[in-house]
Amino acid sequence: MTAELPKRYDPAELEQALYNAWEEQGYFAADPESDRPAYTIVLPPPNVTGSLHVGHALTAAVQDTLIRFKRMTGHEALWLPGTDHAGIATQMVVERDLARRGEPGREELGRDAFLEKVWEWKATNGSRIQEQHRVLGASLDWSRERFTLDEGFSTAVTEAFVRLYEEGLMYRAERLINWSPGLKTSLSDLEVDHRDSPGHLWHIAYPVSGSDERLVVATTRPETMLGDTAVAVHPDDPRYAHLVGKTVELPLTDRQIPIVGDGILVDLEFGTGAVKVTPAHDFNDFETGKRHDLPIINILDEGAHISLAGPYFGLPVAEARKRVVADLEAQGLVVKIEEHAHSVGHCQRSGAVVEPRLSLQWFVSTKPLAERAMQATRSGETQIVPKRFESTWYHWMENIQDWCVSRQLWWGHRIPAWHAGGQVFVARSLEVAQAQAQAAGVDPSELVQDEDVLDTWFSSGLWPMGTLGWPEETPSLKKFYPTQVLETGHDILFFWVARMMMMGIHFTDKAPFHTIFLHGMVRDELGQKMSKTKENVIDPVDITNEYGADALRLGLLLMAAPGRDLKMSVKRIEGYRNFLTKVWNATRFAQTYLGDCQESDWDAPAGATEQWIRSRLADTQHKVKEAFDAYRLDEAGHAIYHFIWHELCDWYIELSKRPLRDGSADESAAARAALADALSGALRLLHPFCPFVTDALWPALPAFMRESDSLCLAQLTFDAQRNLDSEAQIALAIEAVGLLRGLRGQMGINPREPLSVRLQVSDPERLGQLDSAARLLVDLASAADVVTELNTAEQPRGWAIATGEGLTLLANLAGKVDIAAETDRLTGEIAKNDKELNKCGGKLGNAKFVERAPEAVVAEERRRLAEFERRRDELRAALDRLAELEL
RNA sequence: UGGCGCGUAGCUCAGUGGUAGAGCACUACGUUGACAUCGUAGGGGUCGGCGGUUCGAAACCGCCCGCGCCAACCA
Repeated sequence: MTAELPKRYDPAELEQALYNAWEEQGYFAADPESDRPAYTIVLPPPNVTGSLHVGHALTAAVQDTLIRFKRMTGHEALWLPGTDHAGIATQMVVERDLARRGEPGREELGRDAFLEKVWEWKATNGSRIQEQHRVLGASLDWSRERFTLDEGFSTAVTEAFVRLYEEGLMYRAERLINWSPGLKTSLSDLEVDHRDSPGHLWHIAYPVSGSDERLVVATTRPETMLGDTAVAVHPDDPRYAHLVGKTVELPLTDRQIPIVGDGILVDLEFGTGAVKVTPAHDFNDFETGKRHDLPIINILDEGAHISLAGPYFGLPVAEARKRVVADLEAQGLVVKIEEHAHSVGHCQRSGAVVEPRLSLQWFVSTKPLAERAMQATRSGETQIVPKRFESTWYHWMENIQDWCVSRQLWWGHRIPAWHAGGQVFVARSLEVAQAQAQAAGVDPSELVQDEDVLDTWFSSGLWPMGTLGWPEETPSLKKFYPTQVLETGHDILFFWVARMMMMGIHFTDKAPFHTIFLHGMVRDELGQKMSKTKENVIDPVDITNEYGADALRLGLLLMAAPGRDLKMSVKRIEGYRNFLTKVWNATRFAQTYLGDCQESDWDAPAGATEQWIRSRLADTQHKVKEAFDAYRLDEAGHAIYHFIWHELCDWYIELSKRPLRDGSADESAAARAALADALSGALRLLHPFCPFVTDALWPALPAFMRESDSLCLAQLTFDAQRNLDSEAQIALAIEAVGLLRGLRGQMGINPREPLSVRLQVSDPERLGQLDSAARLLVDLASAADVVTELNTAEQPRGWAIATGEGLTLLANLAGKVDIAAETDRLTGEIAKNDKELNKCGGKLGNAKFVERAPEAVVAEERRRLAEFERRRDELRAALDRLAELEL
């Protein structure tokens, strides 16, 4: 027993110190030599530039709760932390930082000096989010913390690249890719956000060569006409059949371009049925160009300015568009301008409009990888929770395109390819590349390493295996891979989860996790996405300062149904802080009695209430176990919340007060033992959700009940049995208390005023169960004396009546009854009862119901009917007596 | 355009075939023994609409309405 708890629950007071102690004691270090089954989760590595937002907080809360639960149930639990170098994001942050401080920019510094700046930036700013995870109580094994650019992990990245290359799954090709003119780098399809935006459909007349005819094309991007190399019409279109094979004069240029028939590109219904073809600046046109062997004319530079010599040279796209349209109008070639909403790709990071651009990039052949990822989910090697995400999973995997992995950035894993003499040498090191060059007859001294770096998601795709030691067959990799659960927001299912699945299976022949567990997006109180510009960002750090990390965790966990978005409610967090105050105070109450607690107390015979609270705990434990197995942490948390507040605090603690204070030696001993058991069970169950407050309260339990110094390492078990007899008995007692309290409330009788009570049941077998009820009525509802009897007894006059399930309660209100008010009350009760009775009678009056419904359902309905009839009769009789009283 | 999700008390949401629930908010009452960050009691719902399946539907099916998300190559 430690010192008395402070009167007030103050999370700030205890959280920081507890975390430091946990970390110092090494509670969270996972041992690869352990005999216990492994349970591994890798924390989705936050960006090194990141600071904790409420989405991270949810991620951390969910994963920590899973990990702590497993740690307490006999597993070697490993939760592995780390950070992601986040190529584009970090490079942007550092560039902005340099600009703000007036230092030389990236270009001026050059590659090596700039990278040095980034590393410096990381050294000073890169550990904030780790500290914030500590604040949340995350039981991460910090001794294993990794960074995607650290040496070991980089080895894994290189290894993966080289192997893919050797297997023919990594190749270099000139293709049309998504290009961010803002960042001047390629992007993967996923990094492009398509936004619907209002635009126009310009109808432009192209004069047919050697004729007066004009072919009108419709386009949303008139400026790209400068790069047109054909006009396509549908081969079956009678309007244009005679034109196929002819040419048009491309306005504003001196070029003539062919009219081709193309049934794939052209939709007869849309626009004019004639499409200008710009292979260099549109994915569909590019494919069309290949089909018809059209030249490709690139009209844009890497910053999306017109690169074509002539009057438009150097203009940004938007400006060029205006000028081109104006010039076409001047020539009378603009036939029509329609409003037209369409979807425009934007760079996820810079916001710039993405331009398709022809360039030489590295690609991963994803189809074979995706095939195996799908096999894993089909076979059940990996399950997706919630299941409904499977359909989007398969849809995406089935339609996957090759993945452009090279980026024209500096911060990242440089591509392990060296160029010389027009040849490429892909190798694990420069030395090996030199040897390859030598063998190929190329002078090794001329080798120049590829300038590009890899997509950040390429490296994070290796995260579970790479952090555990791959490609080395380390003890950790053997013990902790594959991992059990990959938990993250559903927004990065494809960015990250899909890539880990593809790479993990490809390189290890094992799916990297057994369960993909997806949570939703955290929104603001109005359900809007949080964003800095909207100024609706709720900072989890503010919330932990105000209410404590435990309340934040509990709130997030209970608000989050799997896969569903959740609205952040500070009000609810406050409610959970209040709950934790309740837990705190309940423990303070217990502490005053548990000081005298001894192991021999467990020898005292337990009464019905003691058996009841243990049974309710057992039931709660089973519910929690079941909910965890189904990844319903919200349900598990609600069950615990309900048990602690509405069973332990509302009832058992109230019930235990008399025996604890005034009971016989046996009674008080039994009450202490049950209180200790209930509290111990409650704290253990709650610990995965709220580790701080529970561990702070842990010492309030008798030392012999604590198998470890900290709850972090304590055991959670689920083998306790329920005791249904005691549950039935106490349920009856609770109902009786409710009836008496209800009577007092409805009749305006002071809760403390002693009343004589008669408690009646219709079933003789239940008469024996009324002892607890009698005691509870005295202890909790100020009954002066209680008579228990069968309700066949003559009913006294001047007593108020209340009916419950198989139960009738009479309270002596002689002289205190307002007859008119009581008449109203009884009439109301009768009406309410009649409503149910009629519903019930209606069902039983339906021959088909009696005939076809399961026997048990019919029997239950019959029992209810009898019960409602009994109540009706008793209430009516009471009303009659009242009328007599009035006379 | 397609796919998915949602629509249940004033608010936020649980509830997958058998008596409509929780938290918050609201109303009334209650502070000398764990707790006012509290307690006791209470009011409040044609479960979006229509149709179907069923003895029985908030739940299952179909259609419709409204909202949201994701994927999209109609220039």
